[in-house]
Amino acid sequence: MVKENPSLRTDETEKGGNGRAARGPGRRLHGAIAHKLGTAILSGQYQPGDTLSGEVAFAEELEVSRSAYREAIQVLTAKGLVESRPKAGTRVLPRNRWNLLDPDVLAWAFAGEPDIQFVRDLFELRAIVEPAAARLAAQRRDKDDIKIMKDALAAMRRHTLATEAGRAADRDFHNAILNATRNDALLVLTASIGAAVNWTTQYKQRARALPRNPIPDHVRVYDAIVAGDPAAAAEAMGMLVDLALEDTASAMAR
Amino acid sequence: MVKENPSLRTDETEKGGNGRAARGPGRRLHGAIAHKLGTAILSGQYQPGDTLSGEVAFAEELEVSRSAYREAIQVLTAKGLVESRPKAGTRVLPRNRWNLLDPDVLAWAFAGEPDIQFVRDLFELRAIVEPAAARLAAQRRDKDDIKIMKDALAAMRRHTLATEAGRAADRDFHNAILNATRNDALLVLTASIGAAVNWTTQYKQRARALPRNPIPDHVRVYDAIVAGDPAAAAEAMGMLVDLALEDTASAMAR
DNA sequence: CCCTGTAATATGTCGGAGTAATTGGGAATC
DNA sequence: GATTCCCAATTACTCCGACATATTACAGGG
Repeated sequence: MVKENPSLRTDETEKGGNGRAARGPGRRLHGAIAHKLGTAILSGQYQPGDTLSGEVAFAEELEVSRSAYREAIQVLTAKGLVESRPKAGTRVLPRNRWNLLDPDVLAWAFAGEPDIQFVRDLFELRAIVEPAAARLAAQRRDKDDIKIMKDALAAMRRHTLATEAGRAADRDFHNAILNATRNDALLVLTASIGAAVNWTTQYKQRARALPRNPIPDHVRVYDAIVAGDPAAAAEAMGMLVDLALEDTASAMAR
Repeated sequence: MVKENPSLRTDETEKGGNGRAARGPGRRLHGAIAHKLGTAILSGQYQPGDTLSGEVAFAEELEVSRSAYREAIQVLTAKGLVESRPKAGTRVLPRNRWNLLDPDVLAWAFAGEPDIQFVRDLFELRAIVEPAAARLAAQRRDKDDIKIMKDALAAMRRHTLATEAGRAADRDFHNAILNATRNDALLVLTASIGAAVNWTTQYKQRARALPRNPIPDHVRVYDAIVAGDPAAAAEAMGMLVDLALEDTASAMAR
């Protein structure tokens, strides 16, 4: 007899459904479980130190097999969210053990209402790293980098940040800067943070607050990098991040 | 009949053995497999785009069950190293998909001979982040932070960096600074990088190059933070990182 | 009161069977 | 001859039930 389960199985895919994050066709079952538990932990539904129900019990509760449940737990373990020990059960680790910069963890953190303090921390980190990245880019960029940035800037002018194409162009622009730094660590870090920070743009739009035209700020950064002026590039990028922070801060305050 | 397998099973624990990273008693089997495959990927033994052997074949080759092998693969997938798709097999992802800042990935990267370029990237990132962290710490530290830093500094004076106690004191000092920033993102990031960078101290010692007394640099940072002088703290920390970079660079060049 | 040994329990590991999905090639069509 | 569409083989995904192992907790003795 095959179990018909209600929550996150393939059968009830709800393709167009608004049903939150059930499970798309491409996503694996253990991925869906990991997402479910990850968001539950990040949202504080499970607190550090809490011990989850036993494998068998929890797997039955979710109506999945123990294997699928275990693989999901391995994912969470890999990201430092939980720790499993024989006899002791699976416990949620203290927050300082979490890999907060992991792309998935960031996505889970922003799945619900993100913690204001955490958003502030991320912006602070961004305000530290991105200007430095712009400084390096001004020193190391070549013709190809400049061309990509130029194209992205043109695309940003054509579309607005309210459209997906516009946001893609914005991402391309920043990614081009990161590539120009020739620093993989910087690239990975800022790509994660940038993606997370861009989740907040939806809040900005929800608040119908798109007060500022971002083009001039980006042009200043672009000009400085083209000119090979590290100090000016860092300062221009610093302004850009600061302004973005102000926008989202005022938007989230509502 | 129970299989007697040669590579990473519990039976041949070699407790005192020098046998590299076989498998301690506490480590799980799938953790050992993940470590094995992770280091193999990070060392370039498997190149991006390569597709691993099928589950059954590879699991047999490693002489472990498919469950253990799959859980290990889930860990690698969670860290962005590989991607599994039906029919297509499990492929190594391009390097820009790897979570290079994940603590485990960093550990795997430094398990063998670390890539010089990557070490340079990490130091560059550290040179960006740590001075900024010191600046924030100088603004936000309280009495408790200062006390912890003071104790760590005293411990550093008693021991040298050649001893484990000395390195622990060094870690405590830097962690105290990070805690004083009140920024979790900064804390997680720099803790990972700092740990990885400290792996390089073993290279320094292998090269018998401990040319510099680290105490004065640390004292300068400490004094600036105690005085609440952000600019001085950032500058002193910048010097500290630069000097550390020079040391390891000269050590690794040999 | 502390220490030690033993038993209970939950996680870890195993192997096999069945399902689902993607891909690549072959056939049919334009 | 090139293109499109469909089918089938291959592979990962999921499930299941059993056994092994490690850790905790309790009980007994010192």
